[in-house]
Amino acid sequence: MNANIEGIAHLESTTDVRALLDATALFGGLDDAVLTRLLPHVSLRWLGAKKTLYNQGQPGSSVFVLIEGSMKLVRRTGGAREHVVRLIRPGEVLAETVLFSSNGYPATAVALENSRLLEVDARQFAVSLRENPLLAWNVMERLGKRIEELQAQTELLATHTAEQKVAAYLVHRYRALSPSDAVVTRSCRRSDLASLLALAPETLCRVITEFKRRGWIRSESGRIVITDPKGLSGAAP
Amino acid sequence: MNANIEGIAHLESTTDVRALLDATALFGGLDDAVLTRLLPHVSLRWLGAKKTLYNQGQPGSSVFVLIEGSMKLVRRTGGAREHVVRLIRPGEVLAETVLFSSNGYPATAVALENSRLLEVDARQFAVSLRENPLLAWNVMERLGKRIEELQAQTELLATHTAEQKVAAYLVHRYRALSPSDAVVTRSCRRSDLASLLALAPETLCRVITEFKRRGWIRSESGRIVITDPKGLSGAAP
DNA sequence: GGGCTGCCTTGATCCGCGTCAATTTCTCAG
DNA sequence: CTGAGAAATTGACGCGGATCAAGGCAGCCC
Repeated sequence: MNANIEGIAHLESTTDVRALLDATALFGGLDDAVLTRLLPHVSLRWLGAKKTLYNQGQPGSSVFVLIEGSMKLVRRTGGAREHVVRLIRPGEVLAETVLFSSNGYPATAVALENSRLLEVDARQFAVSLRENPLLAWNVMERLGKRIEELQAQTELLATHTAEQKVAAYLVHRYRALSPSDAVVTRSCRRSDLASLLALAPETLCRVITEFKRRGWIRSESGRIVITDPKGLSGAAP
Repeated sequence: MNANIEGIAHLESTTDVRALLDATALFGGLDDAVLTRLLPHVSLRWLGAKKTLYNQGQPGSSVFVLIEGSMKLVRRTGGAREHVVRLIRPGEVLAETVLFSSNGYPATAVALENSRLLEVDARQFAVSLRENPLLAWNVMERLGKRIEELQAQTELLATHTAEQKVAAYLVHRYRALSPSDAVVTRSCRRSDLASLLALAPETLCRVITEFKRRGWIRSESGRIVITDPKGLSGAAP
């Protein structure tokens, strides 16, 4: 099946890549000239589930935009223990910091399901950045958002009780993902979510069970469905 | 005494402000023309200890650079509890995100001691940013560094044992501040540091006592002096 | 100088959550 | 469909740190 996926990649034409680029928040609305210069240094990649895109510490030569699928960023800290630092959904940018840092990729990126992403050459990106103020502005906005996300994450971890952490996370997801209806799902392994919240998988499981008992959420084919956002908000700090 | 400080402010001349600007990482090395255009929108402010610079949620119209002194950023989360999210030392930038976000200041800024800072009008800053690629590049580098700091903070909070948190924090400070000699100090209230590390003040106190017993650190007029970085590193994760 | 008010420190107690272990459910290859 | 390995769940237990409470120490105003 991965062979199939690899095969499809060759069918993607340059115009498709251009359209995909233009549809991202980062590269949308740019002059045609800028896009045209950047295009030869952008490629579309398929990545099978559980495959690693890049490893922590590798010299980083590309920035990525996730088009489809989902990924996780894992950090191996000093000890043996490894830690999920971020879950990534379509439209989000990976490895932005490679543009400025010389320490290589700050984390390892692993696909949670079959995914499609744009790979942009970092060197050429940096050149375009210096030449095009609008692109630079887009990048700065992106970095600003990233900072806000990290601050939210920081607060989440500082929250001490497990129930508050989980409730806050679910509410956050709920607000971010579904202005449409009252359903929010999650597509990652439970233990990954536990790691992101700095909880033992068993503790996360117990909290989820308790929330189900209270009628705030329910399970649906491995995903979590939020049925009572108000109740959850009440448990968040 | 605050009256005195206010008085001094009036003595600062425009040339001083220009020199201070040029000495910062953010505005250093820019064309004279850019600096000249920005200068009318930059002012030097004194802030007495314990005074609030701005409040969380206020519509943010300025970005600041701390020249002298130290400050803390405090966040009032949903409940009554408030949380120190960042300690700021000279040279660092405050409220960068105001440039991009319309949510106002993300936290409240309070001076820990008498401080001096540059106040830059956000609107004019944004204009200069669009016109000057080098300045934009400086800002992006700054934001990239900020992201790395936040990731480090995230990892710190995910670390579970109190000893590891404190050791990791001290080692981090040690590496960042003193390539010169084996002494690192801290100028904030104990309870502020405890809040930053998401610990109860009592727990922080006990850990510090234990570290002193092991000969890794010692107290000196309310500050902490690191005497054995190797030992501390061993306790960090 | 004396009382006062914060803050740091130390001690005692309790509970949430991490750990270990056993069972069930899910996933996927053959 | 079936079996094997991984992940999710559930239970029992112990420890680390939050909490409550009391005592020491400095700065500050009268």
